[in-house]
Amino acid sequence: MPQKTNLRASKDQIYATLRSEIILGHRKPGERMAIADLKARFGTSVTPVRDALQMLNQEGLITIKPRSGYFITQTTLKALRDMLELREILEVAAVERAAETITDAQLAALKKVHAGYTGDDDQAYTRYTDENRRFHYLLAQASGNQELAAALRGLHDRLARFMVIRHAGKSLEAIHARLIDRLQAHDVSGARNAILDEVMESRRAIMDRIMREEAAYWHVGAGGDSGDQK
Amino acid sequence: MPQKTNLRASKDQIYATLRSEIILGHRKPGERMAIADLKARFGTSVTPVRDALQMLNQEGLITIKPRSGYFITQTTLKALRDMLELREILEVAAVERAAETITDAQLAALKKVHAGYTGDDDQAYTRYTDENRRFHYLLAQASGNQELAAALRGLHDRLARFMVIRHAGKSLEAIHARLIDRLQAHDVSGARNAILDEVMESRRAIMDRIMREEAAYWHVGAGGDSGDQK
DNA sequence: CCACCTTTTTTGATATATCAATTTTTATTT
DNA sequence: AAATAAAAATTGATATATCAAAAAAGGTGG
Repeated sequence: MPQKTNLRASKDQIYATLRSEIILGHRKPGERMAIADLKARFGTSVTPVRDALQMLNQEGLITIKPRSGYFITQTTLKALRDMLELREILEVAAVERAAETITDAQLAALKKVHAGYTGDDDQAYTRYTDENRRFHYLLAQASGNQELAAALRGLHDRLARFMVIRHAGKSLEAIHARLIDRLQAHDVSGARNAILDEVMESRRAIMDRIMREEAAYWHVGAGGDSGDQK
Repeated sequence: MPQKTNLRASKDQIYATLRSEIILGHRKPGERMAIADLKARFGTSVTPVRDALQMLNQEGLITIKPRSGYFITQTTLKALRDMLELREILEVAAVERAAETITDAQLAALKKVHAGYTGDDDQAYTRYTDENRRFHYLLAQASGNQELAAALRGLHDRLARFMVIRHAGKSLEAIHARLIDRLQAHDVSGARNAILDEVMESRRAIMDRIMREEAAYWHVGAGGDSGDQK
């Protein structure tokens, strides 16, 4: 993810730090992000902190209760379902396009990231999810559509918290290999099937985790359309 | 678009006002949005103004040159192409889902907006595009996927500037009628074809306008992937 | 006349101070 | 003891002041 090298500005630093903390799951949903704490921690004034929080809010990672506080967004099961469905739509569209137009250079980049994959060991887990994100980002880029790629990137950022593919490592690795193979052959429907398998697999992994590890956080009853969470 | 009734806060007012000005094309791409001017105009201090501009930036309507200025985003032809393609992807996905699950109440809402459509007269033009947006927003809602609806809404906001359907009014009206009919019949592929026709039609209208009226603004040469415009 | 450097001006970013809403606590009443 | 109302404390939103970068203007040497 090539940021524009503007990480000198304090608000960008705060933004990047908090974002990765949320994405990596170091903070629980619903947790308060107090301006006072953050400005002390980063040694700045309120302005850059508010700017950063506002950005995270637009990304859906933070929810603002006006004049009351900033909180890590609490995702509902319905929202998670919607995100996964949208992911499938976008990912399929991206791969279909990529299969037609992908260049050797783009393929090489994908292979390079894929080669970096390690096994199931617990330590490499963070790096693993990170490389998975990079893989999918390259894939989206290969679609040739920047808007599509940007939308997918945002979605992955919001899903990352739930993407615990610790135990799905091996099977994902195989699917990725197959996907690369089908892309190289410019086989649209083959590539489409591969990405569908991957999406299904990772959906299963996410649901698995939700159901066992964090059942307490999830509200199942009633809640259907409750409008925008903005 | 049901906002959460938080329009008491000044930053929300500024945001909403500027947003509609940009969307309705009252400001030219590349034009500067000076904080000093805006704070004078709205009678506030810099803070709410910066907040509003930051939001518009995240939506892609405004581009920030750090420590230099805020400007109305200058869209490239490539970006426009990408947005239109993404629109097709999302709109088709939304309609396919809506065709299966749409309720009588949702259909009634669509019909109501559709009935409000007037002819080609020049005055009703603003209201027309507005109702078109509302129509598509309801459609996206009917998909049952809030994430999908939100993504489509954002895309429409960025496309609205170019959606001059002044002369396409009649044909769009007919397509909308057909679409409603197919949705009511829960005919997925029929609804799909209808929305594809509409997307194609509006794409034609947009390109038409670009080519004749505003050719001067558009840079055609070279510019392919120039990375994120953030 | 043009290129390059210096100075001035403009403009956004950040820091600090004040204000207003919200939440929590505490006292009072039934 | 529970419910309610008033008071205090917490917290974000906004206003004002200061700082630093970037753009523009002006001057100097080629």
